[in-house]
Amino acid sequence: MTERAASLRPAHGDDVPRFRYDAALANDIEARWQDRWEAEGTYHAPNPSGELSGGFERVAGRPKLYVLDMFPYPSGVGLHVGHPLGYIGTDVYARYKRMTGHNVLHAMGYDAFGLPAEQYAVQTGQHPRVTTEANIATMRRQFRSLGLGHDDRRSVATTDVDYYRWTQWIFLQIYHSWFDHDAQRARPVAELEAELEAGTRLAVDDEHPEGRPWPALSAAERRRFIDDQRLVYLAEAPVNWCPALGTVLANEEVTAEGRSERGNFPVYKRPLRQWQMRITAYAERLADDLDLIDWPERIRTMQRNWIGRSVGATVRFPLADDPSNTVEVFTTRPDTLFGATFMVLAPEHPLVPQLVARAWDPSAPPSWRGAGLNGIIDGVPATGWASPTDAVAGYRRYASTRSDLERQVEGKAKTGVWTGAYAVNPTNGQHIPVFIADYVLMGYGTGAIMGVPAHDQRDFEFARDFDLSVVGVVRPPDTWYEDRGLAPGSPASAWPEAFTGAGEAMASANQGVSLDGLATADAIATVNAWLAAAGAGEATVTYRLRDWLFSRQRYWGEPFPIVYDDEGLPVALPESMLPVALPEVDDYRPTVVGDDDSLPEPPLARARDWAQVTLDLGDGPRTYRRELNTMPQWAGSCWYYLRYLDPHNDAALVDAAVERYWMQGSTSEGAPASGGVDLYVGGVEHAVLHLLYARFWHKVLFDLGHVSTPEPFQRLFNQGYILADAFVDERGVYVDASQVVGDVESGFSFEGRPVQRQVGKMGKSLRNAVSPDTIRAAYGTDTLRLYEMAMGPLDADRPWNARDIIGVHRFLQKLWRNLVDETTGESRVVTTAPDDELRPALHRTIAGVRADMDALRFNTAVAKLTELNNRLTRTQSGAGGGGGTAAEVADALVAMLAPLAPHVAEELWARLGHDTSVVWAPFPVADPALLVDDEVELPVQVAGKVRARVRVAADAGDAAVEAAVLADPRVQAALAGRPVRRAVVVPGRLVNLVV
RNA sequence: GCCGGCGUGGUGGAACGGUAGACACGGUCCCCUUAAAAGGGACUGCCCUCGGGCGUGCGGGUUCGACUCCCGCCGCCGGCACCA
Repeated sequence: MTERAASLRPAHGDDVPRFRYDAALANDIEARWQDRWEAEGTYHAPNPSGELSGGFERVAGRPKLYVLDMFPYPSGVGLHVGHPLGYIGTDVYARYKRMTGHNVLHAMGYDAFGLPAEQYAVQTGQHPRVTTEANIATMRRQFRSLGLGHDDRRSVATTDVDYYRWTQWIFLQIYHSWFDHDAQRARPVAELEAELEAGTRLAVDDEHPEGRPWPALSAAERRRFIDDQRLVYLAEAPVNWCPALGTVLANEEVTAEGRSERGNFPVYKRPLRQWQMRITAYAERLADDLDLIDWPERIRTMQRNWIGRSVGATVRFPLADDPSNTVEVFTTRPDTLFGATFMVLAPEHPLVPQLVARAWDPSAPPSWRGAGLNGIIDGVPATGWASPTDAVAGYRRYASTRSDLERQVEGKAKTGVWTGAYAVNPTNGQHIPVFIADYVLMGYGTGAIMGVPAHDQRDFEFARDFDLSVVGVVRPPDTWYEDRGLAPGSPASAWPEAFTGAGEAMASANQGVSLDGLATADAIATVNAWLAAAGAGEATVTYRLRDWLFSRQRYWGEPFPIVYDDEGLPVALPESMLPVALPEVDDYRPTVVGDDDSLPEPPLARARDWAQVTLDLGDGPRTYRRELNTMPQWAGSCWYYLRYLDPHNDAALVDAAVERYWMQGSTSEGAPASGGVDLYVGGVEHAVLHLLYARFWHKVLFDLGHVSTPEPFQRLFNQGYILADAFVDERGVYVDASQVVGDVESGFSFEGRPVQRQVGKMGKSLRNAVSPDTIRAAYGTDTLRLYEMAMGPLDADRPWNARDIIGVHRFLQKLWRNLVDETTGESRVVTTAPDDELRPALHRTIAGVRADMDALRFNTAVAKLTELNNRLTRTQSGAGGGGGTAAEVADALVAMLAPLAPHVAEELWARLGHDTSVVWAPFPVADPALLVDDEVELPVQVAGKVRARVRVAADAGDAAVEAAVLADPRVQAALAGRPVRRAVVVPGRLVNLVV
C-alpha cells in the first residue's frame, strides 16, 4: 500500500495538497488500474464449457446474467460524451450484479459494415477495411479509458471474415427454410420436398389454390415452386430506390415522408428483382410475442404499429358479367357489407385488364368516366375518357408516375376512374360499379376494397366526387346527428361525413341473414359466419408489415452465398464453401449505366474474376455468376449477441450448451418468461429496424433448433440522449458550440457575430459535441462516469451541463479526503466502530443503494452515497472532529462506489488493506435490524396540513401514538379546541387528525 | 385522425397513495486566508402584515390524505396514417 502511495506522481502546484483527489491523481489511478484489469483478465466471464470455460468452477454456483449494449458503429470521429451514457449504465449494472453474486457476461463488438467507411473509400481510395480497423482500434481505446469492464476476449466485428462466415451461414439456413403456416413455424425445405414427394402435401400457390400433386410439375416448375416457398427469395417488386445512397432500401429504412432514414434523401418506387426475406410470415408471432418480453411500452407500440395487425374479413364479389370471376376485398367492417355501393381496385391490381368493359354504360354518370379529373390529370377531356380502355390506361399511366412523396403532398383529393364493369354485392345482389383509384394501395390487404361511403370517410369522399349513392347501414347515436345539425335518423344521403363508429346495424338483411338491431361487434361475428356458410368470404387478419428487402448495391457488406446458373436461377452455395470473402476492387463506386435514375451495377461487378466462378456443386465443374449485391448492415447486427457467447467457435455459430447457459439459464429472479438477454440497453431509434429484424432471425433460428429461446432480448431498456446547446448563425448554419460566448441575458455570439441558441441531441451535425477526453483531463474518468449516472434517470434525455460536473467531482474528492489525508497520503481510517447514528445510516444507505441499483436508478444511488459521505464529512470537520472514518463504513462505502467509479474505488479498496480486486468483492448487505429505529419522529397533520412533529417509540400502538400526539402543545394549538373526528395513524409514517 | 410517453424551484432532478422539492448546480451570508483559489459551515420553492397563505400544466372526482389513482381538457415529444 505504501509502495502504491509512493508511486503517485504529484503533478500539482505548490499550494495544492500532494494527495488531493484531482484530475492528475485520478488519471494516474485510472491508468494503473486499467492496465492491471487487462493484465489480470478481471472482467473475463467463464462459459460453462468449451474454449472460454477456464475458471468456471469459481462461478458455477452463481446465477448467470447477460448484459448487452446495442452494437456501435465504429465512427471515424470518435465518441462524444453522449455516446457512453448507455455503456456506462450497463457497466454499472454489470459490476453491481457481479458483486451481488452473478456470473455476468458483458462484452462489446463493432457493427462495422456500412456506408461511411465505404463513402470514405470512394473519396480516398483507401480500402474500407483499413479505415474500419483503425476506427475500431480508436473506439476500443476509448471504451478502455472509460473503464468499461468488458470481457474483451469476446469482442467481434461484423466485418471479420470469421464472423460474416456465420452471417452467411444463417442466410443459408433461412434460404433452406419455408414457413409452415399450419405449424406456424419455419421448417427445412428438405421436409417440404419430402412431403410433396410422398404425396402427403400438394403444391399450393396463388395460381393453384386447389393444389397440384408433385408429379404433375415439371422439374423447372418444381424448382420455381420451392424457390417461391423459401424464407428468402428473389422477387420482382416495387422497391425503394434511393439514388443519393446508390442502393435500394427496406421499408423500415424509409421515413413516412418518403425519404431515406439515413441522410434524408428522396426515395423512389421502382420495380426491381431483389432478394426479400419473408418476415411477413412471422407477423403474427412477432406481434403476439411482444407480450412475453419486458420492453418499454413505447417500443412495443411502435412494433405493433409497424406490424399493423388488422382484424376483419375477406369477401369475394363476383363480376356481374362473369360470375365465375371474383374480386376479393379485405375489410375491417364486414358488418357494413350491405352498404357497399361500389368497389375500388388499386390501379396496378392484376385483375384490372380482365375486367375492363368495352364501352361505357350510357346511363352511368359522366363523372365515372373521369369528367371531373380534367385539370387534375393531364389529357383527360372535359367529358371524361372516351372508353373504359382509354380511361384505365390513362389513369394507370397517371398513377404510375406519382411517387409516394407526391401522393403525400397532393393530399387527400380523390381521383379514380370507372372500369366500366360491375360487381355483385354478395349480400343483396346489387350491381355496383368497379373503379380504380390510387387511394387503394396494392401493397395492403388484397389491393381492392368495397366502397361503403356511409361508414368510411375515404369512401365517402370518393362517393361525393363520383356521384355514388350513400346508404347507411349502421345507425349513429342521436347525439351524432345532433352535433351535425341533423334530425336523428336522417338518411345517410344527407350526412355531411361518414359515420365510422360502432352502432346498431340497420337495413342489413337478406334471406340468409339479418344484422338489423345488432351491435357492431355482434354484427361482425354474425356476418362472418354467414359469409363462410355462403362461401363468399371468411374472417381474416392482415398485416401492414411487408417483406424485408435484403439486397444492397454496396461494396462494404456481406456477400451473398449465392451464385446463378446458366438458366439465371439462383443456387445456394454449400456450407463447405463458406465464407464467401469480399473480393478486392479498384473502385468502390457503383457503376452507373444509362440515365442517372437507373439502377447501377453493384461495385462487386468490378471484381470480374470473382464475379464469374467455376465450381463443382455436385454435378461437375460449371461456370456460375455470383450474386453481386451485398447484405444490408442489419444482417450482422441480427445475431451478434449470440456470437459474444462463443466468439471463436468454428464448428457452430454458438455451442448449444453455452447458448442454453447464457440465454435461458437460471437467473436470480427464477425462470424467465421467454429467456434471452437479461438486459439490453440501447437507443430508441432501432425500435422497428434492428429490433424487429433481430427478433425475426432469432425466431427462425429457434424454429430450426439453433437457439433455445423464442425471443432474443428479455428485457429492453432505452437510454436517453444527451442534449446540448447548439448555435446557428444568421444563415441558419450550425457553428462550433465550444467557441460561442455569451449568455441568455446578454445574447450569444460566435466570432463576434450574434448566434441563436437551440437545444438538440449532442452530435457532429449540430456541432455541439463534447469529447470525453476534455472531461477526463479536467476531472478524470470516474467523475465523468459518475456525472453521467447522477444527472438523471438513465432513460431520460437530459441536457449536458458542464457546470454541474464539479458537483460529483467534489463528492469523490470529499470521499477521498474522508479516507486519505490529503497532505501526507496517510490513511484516515480508524478501527473504531461507527456510532449509533452512523451505523444505522450506513445500513439505510446500503438498502437504498441496492434497491436503486437493481432498478437502474443510478442517479438516486449516487445521491444516497453523497448523503452518507456528507455525513462522514460533517463528523470529521465538526466538533471534536478529526477522529477518522470507521473502517466498517469506509469498506462499505467504497464497495458501493465501485460499480459507479471503479478506478478510485479500487485504489481506496487497496488502501483499506484488501489485496483482491473490489470488482469481485461482495456488495454490502444491510442488516434488517438496523433499518428500524427505536424511536421515530412522526409528522402530525391537522386537517391534512403538517402542524407538528412528535417523537414516539417505533413500536408504539396506535392508541399510544394518538395519546402522545394529542398531548403535544403545538397539536393542541393547531386544533384550536376543535374536536378530533378521526385520527389516522400510519405506523412509522405519520398521523393525520381529521377535525 | 389513431396510438404511446411526458409536464415538479433559477437549473438537472427526488418523492411504496403518507412531511413535495432528496442529491447536485447556481445564489446569499459566514469561517479559514495578507489575498485569491481550493476547502469548511449556514440559508436558499413562491408570497407575506412573520401568524400564516399558496404551491407538482388546467378543471373536476375518489380518499382521512393525491405529484402519484380515476374522468375531462391544454401543451410538448415520439410512432403510425388515403392501411380499407
